[in-house]
Amino acid sequence: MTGAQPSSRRGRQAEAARNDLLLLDAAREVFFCQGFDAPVSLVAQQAGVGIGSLYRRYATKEALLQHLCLVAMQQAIDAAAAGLADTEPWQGLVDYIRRCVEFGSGALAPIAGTIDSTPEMWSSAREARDLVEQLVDRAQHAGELRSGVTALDIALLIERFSRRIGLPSEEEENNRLRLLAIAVDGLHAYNTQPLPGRPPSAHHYEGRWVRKDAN
Amino acid sequence: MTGAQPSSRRGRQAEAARNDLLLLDAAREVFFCQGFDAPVSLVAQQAGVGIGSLYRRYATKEALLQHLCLVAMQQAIDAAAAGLADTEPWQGLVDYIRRCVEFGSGALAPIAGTIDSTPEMWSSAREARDLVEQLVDRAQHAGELRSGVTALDIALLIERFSRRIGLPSEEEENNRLRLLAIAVDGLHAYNTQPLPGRPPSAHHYEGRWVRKDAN
DNA sequence: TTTATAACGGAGTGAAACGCTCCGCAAGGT
DNA sequence: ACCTTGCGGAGCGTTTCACTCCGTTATAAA
Repeated sequence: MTGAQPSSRRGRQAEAARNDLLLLDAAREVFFCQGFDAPVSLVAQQAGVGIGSLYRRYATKEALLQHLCLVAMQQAIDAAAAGLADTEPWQGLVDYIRRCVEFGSGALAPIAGTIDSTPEMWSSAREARDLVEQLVDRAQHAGELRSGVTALDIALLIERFSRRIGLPSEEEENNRLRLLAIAVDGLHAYNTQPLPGRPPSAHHYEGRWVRKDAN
Repeated sequence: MTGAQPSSRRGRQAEAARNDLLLLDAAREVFFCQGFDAPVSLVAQQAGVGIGSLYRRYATKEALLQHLCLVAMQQAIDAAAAGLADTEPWQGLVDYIRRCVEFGSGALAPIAGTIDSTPEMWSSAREARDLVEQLVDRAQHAGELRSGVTALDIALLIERFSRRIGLPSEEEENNRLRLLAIAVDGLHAYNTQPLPGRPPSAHHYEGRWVRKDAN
């Protein structure tokens, strides 16, 4: 082998690196739209890659899903950090929400309970949660976030709007963001009536991620 | 056979009638929570009924799903009629939305395209659409519904909030209705900023229901 | 040019899931 | 006692799917 060329490799190795990204994109699209029980072969097909190549990178379907979760959590962390970097508390929160919904960070909630959570997943989740709590507290103290809204409310909202309903299309995306805008307006502090029901329970929320095997 | 006893039959026939309801309830719960590709055997189990009995009533899984759609549409029609019966335009609309979300009338949107639509389904859909349009127009003219919101916006909102995310539980229901309340507040006319994007296209919305066979 | 290596694609395999049928049985009704 | 009717669920045939295995191909070293 020639000397290491860290970020731009050539030949077969370059193809491998490209395939890695193609695979991840394809997995996101397939699993987000079709549900986690879509066949692995569809992911390979969508990526324009043989199944063999997929399985060389991810030993099992579960490993692929775990990696997908991890990446989505990283994206959520980045979005939250970007939101905090904004000096406008409300704008920062709204941008965080919109970004998460756009790349579907909450779309893998239905996977919860069907795969093992790796330690990296738990620590990423904690990191994301802390950042979002800061985001929410800041908007709350600025008097711009409706009183009573918690970080978990935001998380659940993102989950609901991450769900793709049909095949991905420009129309579908338009409708999703339109409804999201409506819901976000309902989050602003100028809505003075108190929220109904109890705030979501953290215990219940996290509990979904412990594996439930059918047996 | 003895003389007809239309609504209260006895013996074996009574059991049959009871099973019919059990089956329908079970089908709703199973398919709404697990997706339409849940096994039929689960529905029978949930209903506490043998598979044989299920298949005596519904010749195929598709027939069961069609019937499920029809019943859900009827419920939506009833809810819309009830909303129109309310003399308060805004309250009537909100109650319609809440009722639909509560029984999950929009939860079978993902079935669209996987089963044939019967003529009864089309006519029920039209009837429901007309009623909802009245509901929306009335609230719009009363100056209580946010300007730009269409009947299709409402339909898509209901779809989004009909989706069950985990197993059905009191906590899950609490969270769903809490978020719905937020979104509904975003629909009120005191939100003066214009809605982003285009209004949803009726053509795209209905097009989802024509069968797409994979072959 | 030849040889070694590394990544490729996809046919094939074994197992499991699922839609649906069929039949033995029990509970009315007469 | 004797039909009739609806019941439950074991089992059948098919399909689907995760994963393996191997022949092929592109690159790098000799």
